[in-house]
Amino acid sequence: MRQNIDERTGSPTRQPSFVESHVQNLRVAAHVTVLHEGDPARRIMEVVEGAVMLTKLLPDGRRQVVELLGPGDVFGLAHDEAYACSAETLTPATITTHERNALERDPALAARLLRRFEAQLCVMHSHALVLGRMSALERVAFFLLRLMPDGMVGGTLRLAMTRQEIADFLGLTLETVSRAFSELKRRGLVVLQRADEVRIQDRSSMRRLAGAA
Amino acid sequence: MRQNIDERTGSPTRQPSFVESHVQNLRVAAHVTVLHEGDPARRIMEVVEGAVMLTKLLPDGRRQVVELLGPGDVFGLAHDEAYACSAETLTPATITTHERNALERDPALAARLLRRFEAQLCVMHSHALVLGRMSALERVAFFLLRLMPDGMVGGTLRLAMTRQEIADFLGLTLETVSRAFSELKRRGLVVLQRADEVRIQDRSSMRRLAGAA
DNA sequence: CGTGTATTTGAAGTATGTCAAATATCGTGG
DNA sequence: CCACGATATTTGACATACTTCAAATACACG
Repeated sequence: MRQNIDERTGSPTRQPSFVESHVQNLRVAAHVTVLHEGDPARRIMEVVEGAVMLTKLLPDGRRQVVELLGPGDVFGLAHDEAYACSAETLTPATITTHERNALERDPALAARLLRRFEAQLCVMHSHALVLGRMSALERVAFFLLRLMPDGMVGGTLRLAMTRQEIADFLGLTLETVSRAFSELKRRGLVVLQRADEVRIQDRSSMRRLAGAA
Repeated sequence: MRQNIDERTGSPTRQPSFVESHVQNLRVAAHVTVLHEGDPARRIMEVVEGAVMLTKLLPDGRRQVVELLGPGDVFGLAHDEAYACSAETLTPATITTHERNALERDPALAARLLRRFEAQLCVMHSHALVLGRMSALERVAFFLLRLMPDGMVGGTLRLAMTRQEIADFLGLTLETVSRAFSELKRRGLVVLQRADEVRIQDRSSMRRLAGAA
């Protein structure tokens, strides 16, 4: 069952030792909404471990997963004092949170966030290219390569996302994502042990499809 | 005619006084490519005046305009030591450039960039929602509202972009963009004196279309 | 082992893309 | 200042990739 989390207390997870500090660590289960688009932006957060997705909604309920985050990535960004996105864990996760004004007081934190923002901005630029100009098959190929760094060649990737979540990330429907997986299987580019266990079989063809990744 | 610019000398524009400094100001004409995706990322840049677009290309030539920049915005970001995007002026522009290592030496610069990166990251999140989940008509409405801040109500907006550039920004074709403009005219939401002069007639309907902007 | 959820697959509809032609606009030189 | 050629925009007709709706299968959990 999906659940929310109270930002101040961190319930229902175990609490770290120094509750009233401006640094706070959270241990969160999978499928927990850590913060909500539109809420007053009190804190800025870093993923220490696990995976988090940022989502935005349109008034009629259409959803976009705007960013996928892993260890080191930063979220809880504000536009007009309010969180610009909701954040939900995909896996159990450890998260560090800081008061927003800690940015002025802590130069090491500021420097780290600066580097990370640059990296995340570059990823968003790539994602704009994916969303604006790639076909469904290309998008799914790009998505799988992005989740499967060059290091883990031959390994099997465990997807922590449903077809619906992948679709919302890639700007498609869940049916189109499913068909794209089937097409990649048919062409021999990937093998699926189960719906959420992918192995990339032909990396160079995947690369070509994804237009360099 | 579109032209390139040599990053080091700033030709063919007038040169500022302190050429070998790590800060350098450039005056650039419209339609000049200030830097190229893939080139070694030596400098980081701020728009002082004018408008700049960042673009990415796929191997087969498909293009995405990933970001539109105005005064204060930062570009020249690096992924693996190389520029992640090309940057081209839309209007005559003034640009300040810094050596990349100035980030460590100049805390004021770092603090400014941090704030700006946060803002630009939020804009990219919105843009992902636009590209992933909005219809053509909604995208164009969103685009026009974004260019027409609430302040200048009733004013006429001079578009500095062709239909092709708008299409590449919104993930559409130029024909679809043109049809969307025509549809907005037909519905009485906008008035076009000329193809590149837009006045928003019915702001609330535009807002509704764009799903709050 | 059964029940509910996620995924796959099929058939049909639609928004947007593609190709093509007409019209409008801009810049240039006579 | 006007006329011309070049470029940008609009509009139309048709094609198609993706969506929508629906049903069958696979999978996970109690």
